[in-house]
Amino acid sequence: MTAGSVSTPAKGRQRVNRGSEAIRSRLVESALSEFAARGFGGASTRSIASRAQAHQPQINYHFESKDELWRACLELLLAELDAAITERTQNVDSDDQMGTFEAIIRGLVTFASRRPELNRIMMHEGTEPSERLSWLVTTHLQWRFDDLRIRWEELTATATVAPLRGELLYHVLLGAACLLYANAPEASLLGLQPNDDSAVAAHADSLVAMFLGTSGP
Amino acid sequence: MTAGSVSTPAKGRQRVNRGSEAIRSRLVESALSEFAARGFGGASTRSIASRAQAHQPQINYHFESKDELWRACLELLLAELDAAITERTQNVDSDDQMGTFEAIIRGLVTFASRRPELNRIMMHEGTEPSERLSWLVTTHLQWRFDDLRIRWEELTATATVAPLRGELLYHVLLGAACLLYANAPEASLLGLQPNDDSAVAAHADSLVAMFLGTSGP
DNA sequence: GTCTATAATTAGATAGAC
DNA sequence: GTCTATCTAATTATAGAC
Repeated sequence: MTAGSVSTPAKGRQRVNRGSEAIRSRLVESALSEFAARGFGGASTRSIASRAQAHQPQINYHFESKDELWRACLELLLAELDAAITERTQNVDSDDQMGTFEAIIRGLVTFASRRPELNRIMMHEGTEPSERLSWLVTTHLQWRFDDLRIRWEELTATATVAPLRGELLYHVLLGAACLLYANAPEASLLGLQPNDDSAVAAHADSLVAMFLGTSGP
Repeated sequence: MTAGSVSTPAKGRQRVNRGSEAIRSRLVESALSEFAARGFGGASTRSIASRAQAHQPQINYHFESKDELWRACLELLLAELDAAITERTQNVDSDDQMGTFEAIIRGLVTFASRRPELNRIMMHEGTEPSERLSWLVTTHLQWRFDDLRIRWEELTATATVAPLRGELLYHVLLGAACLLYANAPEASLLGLQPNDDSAVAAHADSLVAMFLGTSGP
């Protein structure tokens, strides 16, 4: 445990106290790892709590339910994804649509490699309708899908890129960029080292070439 | 245990009797659907049996365990995949490496679209090491991975195709070809109709163009 | 806020009548 | 082969002492 987290009561006015945030953060980090590995139904709150060095009822104290804990995981991961993308696009002239799209592709690959949990969870959840999936799509995914599609269609109209419909771009790109890392345990058994730095860079280069047609330098 | 081992002995010589095969087949079909939707840990044998109009203990009678039922599902699905690919490659001159690879891509997309369960199960299982995953990789996946990689590297040496390392081909192609269908429930919520015939054909055309560089006819 | 105990439900697997 | 009943273990959530 971190300093001062144990038994002092909350005295914050608008904020929960620091101890609360520390345990909440540990629980979220542990939970996203378990949800990513086993899916929502396969993950157990006991195992999540144990990995966070906490007791199982603390999950229901700090979060309303297993469902709410899952939502907290996704909001953290999506915020990290946005940060990773923005970090790359902000260095590109926003009028440069091609350069911006290239930055997005490179950001996606890099993020998928070092934080595979987001894509793992999305692949688990996408296989069956559920309240969780509806919440995820309407709250967080739909606008990202629309944004990427519009960027792609604008690019298609003004430059020579891969011949791919706007509706297909999202899943084709995400699948090509993320499956290797989402299924890294499988890739390892196949003899690969998917997170090797030079392999990640080569992967991103290939996708930039295949989607944006920049095969030569 | 194998067939006929439990109480009443099988009277078939080389084959189990017909009734057995009918219920086994219903259980496998039901199980692969549940494993695909919820993952191994999320699927329940009661629900699988109920969908097959059977009782839960019949799973342990006809299969050794939930694990063995899962293996039976994967052997069925992989046999169907092989049939779908062979159906397309057998009409191509086997010396035509480019044409053969194109047939493989089209076969993968078509199969992923009409039988998404195989890719769903593989995406679920690939996120965490397990005995199931090790069995799947060593028994069924490794040789497919090697075969595809060798075909790709031969193609790379003799023709102009996408600039993509052999180690990356498998996951990049499968991700680009299968994620849309594996995550069809998510795609539907995003407003897509991934299994629309013309969309599947356009998807396959795009992948052929992006990987094999056949953008013009 | 933490932690023990436990409630209420569900899991996979088995025993034994038929 | 089928089906009821049941065993053992694991699940999420809650109650209440501290």
